[in-house]
Amino acid sequence: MSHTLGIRQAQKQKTRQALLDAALALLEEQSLSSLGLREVTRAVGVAPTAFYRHFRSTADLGVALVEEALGSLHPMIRTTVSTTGDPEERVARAIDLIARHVDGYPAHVRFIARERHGGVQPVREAIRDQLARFAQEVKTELAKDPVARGWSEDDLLMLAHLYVDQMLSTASLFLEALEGPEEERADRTLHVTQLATRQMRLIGLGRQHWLD
Amino acid sequence: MSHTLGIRQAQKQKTRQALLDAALALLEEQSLSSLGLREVTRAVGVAPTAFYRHFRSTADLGVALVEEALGSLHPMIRTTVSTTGDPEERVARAIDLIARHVDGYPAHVRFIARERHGGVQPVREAIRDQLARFAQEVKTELAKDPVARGWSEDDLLMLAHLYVDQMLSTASLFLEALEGPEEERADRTLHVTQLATRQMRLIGLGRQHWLD
DNA sequence: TGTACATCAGTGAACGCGCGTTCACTGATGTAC
DNA sequence: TGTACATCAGTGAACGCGCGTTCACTGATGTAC
Repeated sequence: MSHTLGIRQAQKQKTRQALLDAALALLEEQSLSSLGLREVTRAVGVAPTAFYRHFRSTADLGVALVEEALGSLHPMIRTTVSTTGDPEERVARAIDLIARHVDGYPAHVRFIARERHGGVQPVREAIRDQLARFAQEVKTELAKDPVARGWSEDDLLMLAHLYVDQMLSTASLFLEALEGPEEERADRTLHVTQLATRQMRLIGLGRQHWLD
Repeated sequence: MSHTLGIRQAQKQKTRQALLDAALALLEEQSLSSLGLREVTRAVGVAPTAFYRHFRSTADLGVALVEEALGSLHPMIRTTVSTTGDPEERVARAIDLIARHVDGYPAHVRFIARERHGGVQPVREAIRDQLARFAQEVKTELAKDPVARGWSEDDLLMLAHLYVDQMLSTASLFLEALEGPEEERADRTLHVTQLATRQMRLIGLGRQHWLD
């Protein structure tokens, strides 16, 4: 089924991935709008001109990073907002998933948080589109829950957006908790977990009483 | 009481303000981490070296912009989360205030949204500190409400942070609604108002049932 | 009020440097027969 | 399997340009007497 790529294609993919990886690493300490093409190629060890074989500009590379950071996350959404288990358990599961994801892909999370409102329009749009897809998927999951009986489509989407924003905000807090001295890292992470848990719980309460 | 500044001081202040204004305008289409000192001075019409008479770097200017954008907003907080009126009226008042603020100071709002997670550490910290102050002030207002009886300090602060994040998120949506073609601008603004109103209402419901 | 000196916001030349982009190229890989 | 030609990812030199920062300066404003 999966036919092997030619040597040439495989090597090209490898260089492309190296450029993406290097860019992501460089973006930990700056914004995309100040990322230089030569910085990236220097980090990879190729000539500046090689960049153009893969991307038209750093903005173009940014859009590819958005796909890399968020594209593979859609399947995870179902698990996060899944219907199984009691409410308290579901909140805990969602926040644990977020914490693990931030731990596993901190640079991707930082990139999304940073560029969501960043200075590069095509990248902002790509992120907005992906988040809108997430909201739609969350909405679909929410609609399955018995609690959603009697809810309008608009209200479901409204709540879905609230959840998506809350997840991103929580991810960003976990990221901050990872930075700084290692000693109190566990404390900071626990603190974020507790804060996020209670916020999710409160939103859940609002949800339960929406139609009162 | 307010003694008049000398001519020299007054002129210096004027140039400083011109630099801040020019920077803010330039930041509509890029991030602070890519803003050049020469860009700013060129826009103002002074020599590049004049910049150093006012700021040590563009990061330093960014911190000053945070103060300008958020420093004067603290008194407004009380009105936004004020206790007077029924819940529905309070939600409407808060959202109207946000909409008016975004309309009056779009560039400031964009700057804060963009640099909150941006690539310049001192600016991120300045914004984080200001938002933490907002949260404390909101908490103080929330504590005055009868609904807050029996709430722990932690829970009050948790809700305060949720409100602050929600306000910022709403401001950012209003900003997006202002961009693009004028024709459907009113539609987009109305849509944001409705979305934000229902999200605030849902959070308010969660708040009412927190101690159930 | 007038004078002599101090202060300091803004100037302008100069510097070395890294940037994005162009271009013709090379040589390994792919393809047709 | 071998040969002849096409493709194309990556090269390296070259370009003009704007950058941040330094320095000694100027001249209006401020101050002391």
